[in-house]
Amino acid sequence: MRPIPSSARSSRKVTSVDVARHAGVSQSTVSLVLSGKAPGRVSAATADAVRDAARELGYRPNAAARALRSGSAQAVGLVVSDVTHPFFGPTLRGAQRAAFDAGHVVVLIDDNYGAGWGDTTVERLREGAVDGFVFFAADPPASLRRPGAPPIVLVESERPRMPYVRLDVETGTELLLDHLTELGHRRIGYVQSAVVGQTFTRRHDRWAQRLRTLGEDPADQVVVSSLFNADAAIAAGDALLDQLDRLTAVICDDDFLASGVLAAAARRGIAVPRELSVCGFDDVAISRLVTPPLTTIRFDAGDLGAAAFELLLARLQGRRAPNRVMPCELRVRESTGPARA
Amino acid sequence: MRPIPSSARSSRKVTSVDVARHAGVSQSTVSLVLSGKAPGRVSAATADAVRDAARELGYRPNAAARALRSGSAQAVGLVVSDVTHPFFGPTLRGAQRAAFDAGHVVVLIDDNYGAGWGDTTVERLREGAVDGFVFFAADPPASLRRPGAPPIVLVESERPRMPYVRLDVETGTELLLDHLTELGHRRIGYVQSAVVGQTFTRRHDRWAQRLRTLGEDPADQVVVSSLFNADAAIAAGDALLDQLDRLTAVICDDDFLASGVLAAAARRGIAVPRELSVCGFDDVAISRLVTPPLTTIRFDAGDLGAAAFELLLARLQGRRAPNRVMPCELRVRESTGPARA
DNA sequence: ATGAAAGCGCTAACAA
DNA sequence: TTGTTAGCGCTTTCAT
Repeated sequence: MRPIPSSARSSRKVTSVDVARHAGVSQSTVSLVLSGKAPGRVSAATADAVRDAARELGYRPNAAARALRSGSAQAVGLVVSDVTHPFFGPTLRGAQRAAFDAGHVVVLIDDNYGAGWGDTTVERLREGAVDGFVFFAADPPASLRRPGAPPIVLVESERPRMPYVRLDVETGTELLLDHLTELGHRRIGYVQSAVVGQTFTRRHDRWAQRLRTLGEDPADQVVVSSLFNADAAIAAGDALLDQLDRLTAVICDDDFLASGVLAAAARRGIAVPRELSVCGFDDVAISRLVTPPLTTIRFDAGDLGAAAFELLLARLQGRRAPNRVMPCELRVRESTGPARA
Repeated sequence: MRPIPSSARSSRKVTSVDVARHAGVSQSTVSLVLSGKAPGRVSAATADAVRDAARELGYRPNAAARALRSGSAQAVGLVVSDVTHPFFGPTLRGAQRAAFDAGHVVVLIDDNYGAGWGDTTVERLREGAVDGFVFFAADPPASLRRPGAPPIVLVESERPRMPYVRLDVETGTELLLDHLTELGHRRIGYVQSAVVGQTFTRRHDRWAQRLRTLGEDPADQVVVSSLFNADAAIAAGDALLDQLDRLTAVICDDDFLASGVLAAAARRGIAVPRELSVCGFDDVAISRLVTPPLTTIRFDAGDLGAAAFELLLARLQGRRAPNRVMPCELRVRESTGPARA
């Protein structure tokens, strides 16, 4: 082990050439060792010497150079419409764990419901910085839907010929409806997401279909819609409660929206579930913090995120993997009860 | 305008060489034009020709090559301990807007309260993919605190010799305490964040100091702490309410924590604010969704995020810019009222 | 006003 | 098992 030249300790950038010189080997050997391709090609002793030299010099590979040369950044982008949507945290963590296991890093891009800088960021990242994208309840920009674009996978949305992972929201909706009808509800309102999305359409369709089998006309039910912010959610709740005589229960596209109904009901002194049963969807943290705690649909968000990454990884490797539909289950809490007479 | 060679329309990667050839100019001219350094150096006609060629061929610059050559990726990383913390959305948007105005993109890194893959991601991004970082209520890894590390700025935390942007939480805490004392409260409990952080310490110190001026011993007050998840927040609320006879009001490090107190109170049938006044902090969306809506402290999160980016940009440009302390204001809602007798 | 040429730091054929 | 060499696509002197 040679002494460390003082220059190496300075702030000058340490390159693989420096490591090679310090270890007394060639640059390609350094590359082989540090990118884990050494076994069977480089002797153990040499490999150790290289690693030691790298550590001593504080060498860190330059990601840009590596990406440029190898054509892969070992990084993926996760695009979401709103990072703060609570639905999203556990899912992200699942994707991160899976990515990490595969030696990739994941960066997040918030596109603010399509109103933000998501597209620009995606454009700038797609060449060089990131190998592929997963779009989480967000729409891929047109430029990524053309041939030659990097691989992408969709979560909770679908497009022809694009790989996706989604929740079995049809079953989720059925579960909620089973639960409500067992409690005697037949006139069931709906609080819809004003943000359009396949997942919401599926739920709504299933709700409509089910009401028909109950002999109710979906068109006669109270339906309101709301964006995902507190004011809108409460206003939607108010609009719904204005017609309380026309329903005994309501299902909502999301726990956040359901919380808006709860807030509006509390302000009017309407008792939940005695006068109205309220269902959410997603089982996010807030669903246990509101009063009463929400009956909702839960699923394994970590699995969802991991599955999305697996699918993307398959594409990156030129493999083909089947789309996934993840299961949901019912979580009964105190926001639902027998239909009022 | 020459016809587009069919090969250019194929999925083969289009490089600046292709653009140069197509426009009949040299590669350096293309570079000059497309990176906005043309004025005064390239004739307008040539510049237009280059831009046309680029558009026709669907050229997109390779970020890795650019970063490698120029040493700058025009990208910054925003590291947060929990992307889904609602506090965080508007702040991020502010940072994004400022970054975008300066021609930078921002990628998010979730480090899951230090338990995740944040450090690895930061390590991998720092060379090549990203020029600098802002750490949002997250601790920078040791490797970034050494000379030669990329510039970083801290939000809502501080370290010696590191630029920061923070909220004036001292004033925020005072405002809350003013409000409560005017309502006749003197025994004021505290729900602390179990996640340590300078910002929380400051608030707690101010609370303790203020109680002393009221002639109360802070050590005699009910203090509980909680992580930022629903179960913990409700459990903390329960622990607090077990000692309801020892307080008439409580201030919480965060709206989420305050919501936990509300949820616990609702389960026990304790009326807020009649039997207990509850204050939050941050004025996130949830504060209006819970019952009753929370009295809390609000601030301009967009400004906070923008200020953080500005500071980072200054560092990237070798400028020095002053740290910032952003103002807070009181938001009175229905969770606070006169102290019970 | 434009072009030629060098080279950022790395990986991967290909040689030895 | 290891070294030599040739670029990846771009920006940037330096000539012209």
